[in-house]
Amino acid sequence: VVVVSTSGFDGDEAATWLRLAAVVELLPGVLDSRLRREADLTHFEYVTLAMLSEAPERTLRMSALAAATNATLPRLSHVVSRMEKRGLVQRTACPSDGRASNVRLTDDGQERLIDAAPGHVATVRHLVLDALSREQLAQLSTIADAILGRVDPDGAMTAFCRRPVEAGTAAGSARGR
Amino acid sequence: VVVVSTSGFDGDEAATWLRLAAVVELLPGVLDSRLRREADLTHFEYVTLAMLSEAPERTLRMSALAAATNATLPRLSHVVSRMEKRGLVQRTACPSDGRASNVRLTDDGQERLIDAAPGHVATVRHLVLDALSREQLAQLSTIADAILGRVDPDGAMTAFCRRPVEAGTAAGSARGR
DNA sequence: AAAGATTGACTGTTCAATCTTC
DNA sequence: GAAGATTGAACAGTCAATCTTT
Repeated sequence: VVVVSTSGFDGDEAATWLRLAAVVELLPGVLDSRLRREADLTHFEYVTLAMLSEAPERTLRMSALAAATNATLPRLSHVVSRMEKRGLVQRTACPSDGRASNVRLTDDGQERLIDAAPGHVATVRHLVLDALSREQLAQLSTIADAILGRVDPDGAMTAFCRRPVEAGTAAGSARGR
Repeated sequence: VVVVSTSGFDGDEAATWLRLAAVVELLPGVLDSRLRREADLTHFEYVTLAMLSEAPERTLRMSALAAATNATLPRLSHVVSRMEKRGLVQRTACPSDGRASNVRLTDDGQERLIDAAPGHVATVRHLVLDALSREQLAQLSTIADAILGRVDPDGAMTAFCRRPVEAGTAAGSARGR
């Protein structure tokens, strides 16, 4: 009698989980190493810059940026400190709330992002999007949303990418089985 | 004109990628923290022990174990060193090849795995499997396999969890678009 | 006292260099 | 010289503790 990784799962479940686990294990590494080579940027740093570039005034509060990037505040704070030293972003005090910090994308940061974007988009396209049919893309979208509903039930971090409300009720509508 | 994270993707692609990226970002953290709390084990350590427990003699070569866990050799080597200090595994010289190392799961390691397994299985079930219908599980399996075909085209690391060959040709059969 | 954020210490990963055996 | 593996330094992430403003 062996208690193995795949015990407690029936055959199909085990195979599916093993594959998803492999994707989750390998994808970040590939994304990171390509971006580091081509733009000296972590994938997380790239996403951070990208979120700032979309914001009004290229500026966001730390907590808003953390939510947009699915990160904890301590993690983001460290990353912002490093990027600030490199001149890619800049911290500024929030005028309306003395406790809060704003982060602004600098011109250098914007340039760096613009340089990195085409290669990164191509990578994502090549690794994920082009591998799937249109139908599979739709399936994946629904599936990923369902998993996010479990991993982050309150939408604390994933508000930005979760499925919009389908009918009637306001934000935070009923979810899940 | 803004070059953003979601530029270069059309609407559906962007939403799908954002969600998949969020899953990939958040899932490992949740898995890790639950396992650490309940069994003082990393998710990667758990998988390592689990793979050893399934092997004959509970023993595997470093390179085989690296392939089974989707890890690089340096990473695995560090992890094995730590677990060896804790008495969960043991290194032994490979009799047939002087360059190779074997790793064996100790009785203590087996016990630890048996203690950890039910909780971990429940976590995976709760976060992923139970969130999806039978049909979605099948879809996810196919989708994850397709992505692995791009992320690790040679199957260097994912031989264990890739879809078995469907027809005729030997291992390394045609794959891709 | 709670919200917003930062810091420091610790753990874990990565990368290049190294060592040994084939 | 290539395969198998290990090592050490640099880097990124996590957690608990802290500080300030509300």
